[in-house]
Amino acid sequence: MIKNQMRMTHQRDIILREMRKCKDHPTADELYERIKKTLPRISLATVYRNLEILSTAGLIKKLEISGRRKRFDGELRRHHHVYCLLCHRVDNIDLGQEENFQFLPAAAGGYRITGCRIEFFGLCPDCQKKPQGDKKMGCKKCGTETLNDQQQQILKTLAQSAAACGSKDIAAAVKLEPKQISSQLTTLKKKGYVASPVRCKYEITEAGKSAIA
Amino acid sequence: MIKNQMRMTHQRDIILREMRKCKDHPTADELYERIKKTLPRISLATVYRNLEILSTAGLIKKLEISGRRKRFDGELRRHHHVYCLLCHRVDNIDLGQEENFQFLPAAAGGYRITGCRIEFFGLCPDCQKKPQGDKKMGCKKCGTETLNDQQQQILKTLAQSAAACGSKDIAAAVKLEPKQISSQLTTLKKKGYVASPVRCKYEITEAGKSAIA
DNA sequence: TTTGTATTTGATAATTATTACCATGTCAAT
DNA sequence: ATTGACATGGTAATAATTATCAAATACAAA
Ligand SMILES: [Mn+2]
Ligand SMILES: [Mn+2]
Ligand SMILES: [Zn+2]
Ligand SMILES: [Zn+2]
Repeated sequence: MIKNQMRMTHQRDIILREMRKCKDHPTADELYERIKKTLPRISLATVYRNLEILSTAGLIKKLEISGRRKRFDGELRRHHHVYCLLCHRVDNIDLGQEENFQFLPAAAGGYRITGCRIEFFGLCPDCQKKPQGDKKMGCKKCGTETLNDQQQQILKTLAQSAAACGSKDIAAAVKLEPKQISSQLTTLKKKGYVASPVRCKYEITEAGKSAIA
Repeated sequence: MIKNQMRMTHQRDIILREMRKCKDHPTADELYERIKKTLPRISLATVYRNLEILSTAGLIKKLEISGRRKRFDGELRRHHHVYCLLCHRVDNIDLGQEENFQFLPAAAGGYRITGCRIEFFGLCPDCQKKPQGDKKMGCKKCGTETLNDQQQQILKTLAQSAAACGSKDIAAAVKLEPKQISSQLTTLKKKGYVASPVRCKYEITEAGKSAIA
């Protein structure tokens, strides 16, 4: 007879309390690890089930952001989030005066809109310290070519100089063989990143500046 | 010697063209199905790999929203999205004058923020038509108790009446046995959703109104 | 043009995250 | 006490993505 009625079981109660207590945004299995300290025999499936049920009931919030794993939030007050592109950590964010700003899109394309979420992303304090694997790739044919280390060094040196430089000026700043430098300058000139206003003098072009931006 | 340089292979080129051409936001395997028409021998892994590489290179965008599957976007122009909570379809959305509004959070909590995303969610036109499974749950102990169908029907009837109603008035609007009605009214009164200003006359309370809201 | 090699591919295995299943257990209302 | 909806733990299954690897390819340099 009774339908869609939730019972407050011991497990569910502990899960809800834990969610209300914690100030972060745990995934199902992160929460499972915490709950096990109180209920060592609880099943991971129970945690998954209850996080789903509690969020359907509106007692917690589900954050479907930042990639693969769902995260949950015990804080019901309207607020938004930042997350880290590297470690996927999620933090609350304060939007200041915009806090209560409600977007109403001009054209909703027939959707019945029930909510809006504002998300920031970037690097968290910890991940900023990590050595950057510099994963950025480029491609000649797409006009997004990446430059090798030597080329980058040379371009950066030229970018810092107001006047056009000779090979010696560059050699003073970059630890490279003179031959390497002139060879790379030729390449860079061909690519349009460097111009030679006078013979043996080189300066960076606008294209060059954006290539190292 | 060369490092982090992307090659424009035939497969990658076709994938990029397809992404630029299509106006929706395909997942890896949705795109795989489309690409197979051009390259029947391509591997799903190649599609996954290239979507990742192309988005790292900034030639397409990765949408990490709305649950499990990643979606990709060939449109690089700054814009935002709506998605359907039911079928997870994603559409572009026009923010009107807010289009170029850049949020700068007051406190970024030490994050180096590289972007902001504004997402709307709700029900797409198709899913609005689907019969609603009414999955909402409640719980007595949390003050979010759900009501059964009969109780909801009765409450809704009362909500539409200006004056207090008798069983007959309710029976006229709701197809239920008179006994059922009075039984449910008693239950609803006990729960505080219905009041009886005069004997055999019932009206909805404020609590009752919010219970069916 | 030829060559050396970093990069990419297809095929497939492995991993990760989540959901489904099921026998058993609990609770509240008759 | 009986009934039936709701839950649980344990585990299998599914879905989505990533890793591995031998063979093929693209492309900078010679
Ligand atoms: Mn939060
Ligand atoms: Mn889009
Ligand atoms: Zn991080
Ligand atoms: Zn839909």
